[in-house]
Amino acid sequence: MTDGTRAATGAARQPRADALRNRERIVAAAREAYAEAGPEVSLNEIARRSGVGPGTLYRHFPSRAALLTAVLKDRIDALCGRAEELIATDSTHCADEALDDWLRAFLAHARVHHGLGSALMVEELEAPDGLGFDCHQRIRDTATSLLTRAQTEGTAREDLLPADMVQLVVGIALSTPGSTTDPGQPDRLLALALDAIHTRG
Amino acid sequence: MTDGTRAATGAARQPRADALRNRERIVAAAREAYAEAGPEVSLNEIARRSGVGPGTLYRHFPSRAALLTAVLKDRIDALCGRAEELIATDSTHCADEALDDWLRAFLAHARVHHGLGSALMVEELEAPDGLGFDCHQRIRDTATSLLTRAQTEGTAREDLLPADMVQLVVGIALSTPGSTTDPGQPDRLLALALDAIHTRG
DNA sequence: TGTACATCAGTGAACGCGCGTTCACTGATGTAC
DNA sequence: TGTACATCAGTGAACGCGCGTTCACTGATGTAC
Repeated sequence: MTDGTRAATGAARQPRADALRNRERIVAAAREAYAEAGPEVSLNEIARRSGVGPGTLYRHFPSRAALLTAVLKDRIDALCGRAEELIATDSTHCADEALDDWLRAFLAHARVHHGLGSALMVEELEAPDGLGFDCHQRIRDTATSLLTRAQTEGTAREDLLPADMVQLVVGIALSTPGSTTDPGQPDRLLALALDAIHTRG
Repeated sequence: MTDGTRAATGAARQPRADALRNRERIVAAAREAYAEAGPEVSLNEIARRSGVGPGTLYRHFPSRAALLTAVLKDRIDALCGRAEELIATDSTHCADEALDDWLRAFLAHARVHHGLGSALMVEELEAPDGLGFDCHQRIRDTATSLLTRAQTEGTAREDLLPADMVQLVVGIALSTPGSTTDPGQPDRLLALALDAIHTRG
C-alpha cells in the first residue's frame, strides 16, 4: 500500500468490455450526428443517439474536441494513408494525377462533414492539447509530399504553399454545404482550384 | 369608423424620433457585434450593446435575418454601387482590372464579417421572405456584369459561371477567419483564384 | 404658439427551452484465489 | 472451474446558464385643434 496497488504490478487492468462497446457506439453516433447536423451538434444529443447517459460520454471524451478528433481520425488515416503509400511505392504513377485525386477525395471528405475538417483546422489550433494537432499535421504532411512531387515534375506551381492549397479546398467545402441547390458546383469549383494549382501550358 | 381611422386620410403617421434613433443604434451595435463575434452573436447581446430592451430589438427586426440584412445592406450597396457605376460610365477602364479589384474588395468585406456574407448566401435562400434575397441577387448581378465584360474582352474564362466565381471567394473568406496566424494567406489565396478565373497567356 | 390626446415605441421581468456539465449512487466485470 | 471482491464504468436527475421570445405596462411624441 506504500506505492499504490497498481504501480507495484506495472500492468494496467484490462478495459471493461462495456466501456469499449460504449466508446464505439458514441463514436459511431457522433459520426452520424456530425454528418447530419454539423459539428455544432450538442453533446447531449450525441449521448441520446448513442443510448448512453451524458456522464458516460464525458468519461470517454472530456471535451468536444476529443470526440471530434476521435471521429475524424479513422477517415483521415484512410485519406492520408493511401496517398502516402502511393508516394512511397508507385513512382510510375503520375504525380499530377495523384495530387488531383487526393484533393478530390479530400474535398469529398470535408464536405460530408459539414466543414468539420475546417473546424479542426481553425479551432483546434487554438487549444493546443495535441488532440487536433495530429489530424491537422497529418493532412499538411500528406499535402506537402504530394505537392512537392508534382512541383519536381514541373506540373504544379513552384510558388504554391501546401497550406494554401489545403485551405483553398477547405474553403470550397465550407462554401458548398450539403444542402446546396447546385450539386455540380463543388466539382466545378475544385476544377478551378486545380487549374490554379497547375502550371500553365 | 367604418373604414378605420387611418385609411381615410391615406397618410401614415410620421415615425417617432426615438424609434429612428434606436433603430440606428441597434444596427450600429449589430455591425460591431457581428464583426467581433460573428453572425451567431445573440440577439440579447446586441440589444444590450444597443442600450435597448430586447422587446425593442424585436419590434424593429422581427427575425435574425432582418437584422442581418439591415447591417449588410449599406456595405453591399457601396460594394456593388461603385462597380456598377464603373461599368456604366468608364468604358476605358480595363475590364480585367475592374473584376480583380472588385473581387478583392468583396473578399475584404466577406472576411471582416466573419463569413457573414456567406451566411446570407447559404441560409437566407432557405427563408424566401425576400429579405436576404435582395443582397444575394445584388451581388450576383454585379458579379455577372463584371465577369461578362471581362469575358467579352477575352481576359476571363468563357466557361466560368458568375455564381461559381462568387462562391470561390466566399470560400476563401470562410476558410481564413480574422484570427488566422497567417495574415498574408487571404491575399495569396485570392491571387490563386484570380489566376484560375483569367484566361491563360 | 400651446395644449390634449391618441398612438405607438420602449421596457424589462419572466417564461420555457436546451445546452454543457456534475456527482452521488448503482451495477457490471476483470482479477485473484 | 467457481467464487468474492475491488475497481471503475454507467446512470440520469439536477444544476446553472444564456438563449430566443413574449407581453402587460409605461411613457414619449406626433398630430389636431
